[in-house]
Amino acid sequence: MPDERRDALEKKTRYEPAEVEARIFAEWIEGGYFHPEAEGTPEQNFSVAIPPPNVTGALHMGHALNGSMQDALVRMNRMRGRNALWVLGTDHAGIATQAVVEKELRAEGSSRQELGREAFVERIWAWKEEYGSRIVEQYKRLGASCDYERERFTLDEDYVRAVYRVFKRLFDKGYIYRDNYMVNWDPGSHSAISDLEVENREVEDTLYSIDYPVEGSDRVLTVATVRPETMLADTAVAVNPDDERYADLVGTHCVLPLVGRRLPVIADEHVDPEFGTGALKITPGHDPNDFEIGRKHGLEEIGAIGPDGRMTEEAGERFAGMTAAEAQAAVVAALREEGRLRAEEPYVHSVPFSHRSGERIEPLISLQWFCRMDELAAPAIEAVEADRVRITPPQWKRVYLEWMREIRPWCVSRQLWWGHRIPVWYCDPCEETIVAEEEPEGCGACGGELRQEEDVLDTWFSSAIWPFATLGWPDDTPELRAFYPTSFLTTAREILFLWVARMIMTGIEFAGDVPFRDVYVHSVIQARDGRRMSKSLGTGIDPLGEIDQHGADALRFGLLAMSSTQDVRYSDAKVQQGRDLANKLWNASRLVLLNAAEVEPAPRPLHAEDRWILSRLERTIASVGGKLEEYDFAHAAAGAYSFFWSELCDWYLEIVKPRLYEGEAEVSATLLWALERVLALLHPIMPFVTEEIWNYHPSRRGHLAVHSFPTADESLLDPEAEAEVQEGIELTRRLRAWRDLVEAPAASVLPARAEGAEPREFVGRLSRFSFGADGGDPVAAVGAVKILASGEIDATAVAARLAARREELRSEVARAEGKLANQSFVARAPAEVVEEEREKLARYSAELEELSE
RNA sequence: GGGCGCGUAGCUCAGUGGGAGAGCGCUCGCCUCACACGCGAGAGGUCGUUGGUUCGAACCCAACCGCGCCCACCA
Repeated sequence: MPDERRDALEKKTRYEPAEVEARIFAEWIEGGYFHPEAEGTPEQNFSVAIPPPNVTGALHMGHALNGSMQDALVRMNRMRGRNALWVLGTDHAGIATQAVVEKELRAEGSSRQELGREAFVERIWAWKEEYGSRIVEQYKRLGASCDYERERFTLDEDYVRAVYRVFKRLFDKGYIYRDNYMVNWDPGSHSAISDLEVENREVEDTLYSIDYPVEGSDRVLTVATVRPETMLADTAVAVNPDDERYADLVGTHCVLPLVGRRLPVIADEHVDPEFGTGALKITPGHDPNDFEIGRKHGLEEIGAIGPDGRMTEEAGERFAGMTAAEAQAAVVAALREEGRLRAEEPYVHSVPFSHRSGERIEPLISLQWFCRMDELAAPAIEAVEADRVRITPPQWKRVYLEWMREIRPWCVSRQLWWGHRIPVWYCDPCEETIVAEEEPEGCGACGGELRQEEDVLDTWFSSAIWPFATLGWPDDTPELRAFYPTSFLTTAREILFLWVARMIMTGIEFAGDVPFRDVYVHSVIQARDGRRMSKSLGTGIDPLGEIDQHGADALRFGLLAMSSTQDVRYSDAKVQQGRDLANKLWNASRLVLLNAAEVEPAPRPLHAEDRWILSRLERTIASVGGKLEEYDFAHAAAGAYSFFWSELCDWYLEIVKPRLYEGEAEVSATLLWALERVLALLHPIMPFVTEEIWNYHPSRRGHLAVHSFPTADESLLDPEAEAEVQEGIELTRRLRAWRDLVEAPAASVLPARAEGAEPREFVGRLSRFSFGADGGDPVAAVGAVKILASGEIDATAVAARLAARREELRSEVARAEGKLANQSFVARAPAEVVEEEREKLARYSAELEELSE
């Protein structure tokens, strides 16, 4: 090592991530390691399509966790010599992005309406050019080894072509159709949204009971509703067909209060006779249930509430123009005045809200584009049933299958301007509808001028084709041939249906195969107090802040270590553990690199402890690699940590220090070799610090990012050495505990004598006992070691210590005796378990006897 | 209303049939020539409750009590 580098290494006693991360990342990019050639087959290669973050997004903890997992696997596979591609890109995120730019416009006193569609869309593009790469830069901070040269965007020209191809094909197959149907209207985004974008929340409303007089009778039907304003659109009253109370009324009519409309009384099973009075007002225009009933019975559909959330002309002159809330108050007041209001009571129920805008959903009927899903779902169900797509953890397989089997048509049109404008053209004169991948010249039927559909597609329509559209589909590209199907996908469970299921469906339908072999549904990292991490709650923790403070490696390690199959609270302690580990790696490496002789790194064991550490290392390599392969990141991280810290640093380095300082060739070679393997093993989890240390390693020929990932060498496993050294470690521990308990001065070396075989050399050194002492009276025994009297130790403390140990032993002996006295245990437990118990009893009894002298 | 999951040391979490673990925090002792983001030694737990199965249960079964999530058109 050149002197100036040696000096730098010597001086730097603390690893400073901020000083190295940007430089290392630039080197990786410079090396082109993240940009594989499109060669080989998907089976030979390893590829991942990143869940595309919103262009408006900033890296949050979910991205950081997801990214850490993907990067760990991508890096491991790259190091294994596979062509590893991690496709990166962003999603145009229709509603979210449009909302951001509309907000800007509002601040300027303008609006998208004022700008007009074309200028507005241009404005969003300008916004995207300026801010859209933010999150990509943030992924770099994390160390994500994505292919930044193949970055994609869901509104790229080629991507749009893929989306249009898919739409056209689905239309030609008859899956896509246009219909007047009940949709979830989001007054916030002024658009329909799909069922999956609706979240139900418990809300306390008032349940109003209203009397509807029966025509030509003095009877009334009392109906209950939380939304009295919708009565203005009532077109029937329904009762259960088996409800004897009302059997005679079925077929007659009620008169709708305030409006005067005649409402037929109909019978339908959907009505629960137990609820309220058993009579249900039917509003096909504003309630999904009533809509179904209405279609079944051929009822009139009245729209009393418009898309703007205000009452329409249909609501009657008295209420038209009011907001729904105003209308509710007015209707209640009018009913009260007319004496129709029977009761008002508080009522808690679940109410749909828009996941996007947070506003209460207004169910209403409108003309939308839908996609029928059952035909697409069938092979996607089969693929998961047959494990051609494996879902981990396995309980999510069932959740997926159950949802898929109940799948309903998907409302794919959105009343937005930002997105894929639906590739449908209308000819007004001849009422022709043309679906095409490219804008037609004119109407084929009459030659008239065409008008393109105003609506855009649901953002998820384009994300559904992400894994193959990013690789160049519909063209037959080298990327598609080399990397599709992708290897795996990590995802949050909340988008299992919204996204994952749809990718499987479109992948099979259009790309001819499932989009990925494995889906790993990761846990959710909650805020420190157990609430959801959310921007609106202010509970989010910024991963970039954590990186600034502790380094990317620390955050990555921490996130992987805290992840598990169940949801967990964010743990600062785990991130600090990662930071401490990075620092420990740095310092242990300094010890080895600065003191090792100039030798070729290789396993060159001379003693049992060398064979011990080599064996432990190989076991760790096998276990950590295996855990990563099965997506058990938490145990991979913990396993690597404990091997490195406890076994390698706390024991082996301490044991071999004298040999290392002497410049012994064998231990130098062994240490350098072990260090190389440890660095490579940890690189997928902590890429920066390991790469930085690698700069100083004599084996270095290129970057660690493309160094080979270690494979366990079974010839180095040595159970005997493991057992022997383990025994020495135990003895050292007991001796240290003994001296602590008798409060022997820390620096003192105490005299002792070993009975029988001399303990391994390190035992005395690390516990500060000298076994060479002759003469002197034994004052205590620790295993086969007799501790001799000396001025350093206090006799009463020794006596107390002995008494305490005897107490421990008595309880152990009693436990073992009790167990062995149990006839059933001896008779029915497996022989080796019983034998083990006998051995323990013998061991403890012997020690107790020794101490009782 | 259905489904899934969780209740283990002060905190955050591992452990899923044979003597309770980790990290952090806490106590005591150490600036020991890699690291005080460190080293050594400790204290701390009737494994939510109650029954059951078993020679043996934190672990399997049942019920109950708490908590969380997903799905669902009872007004």
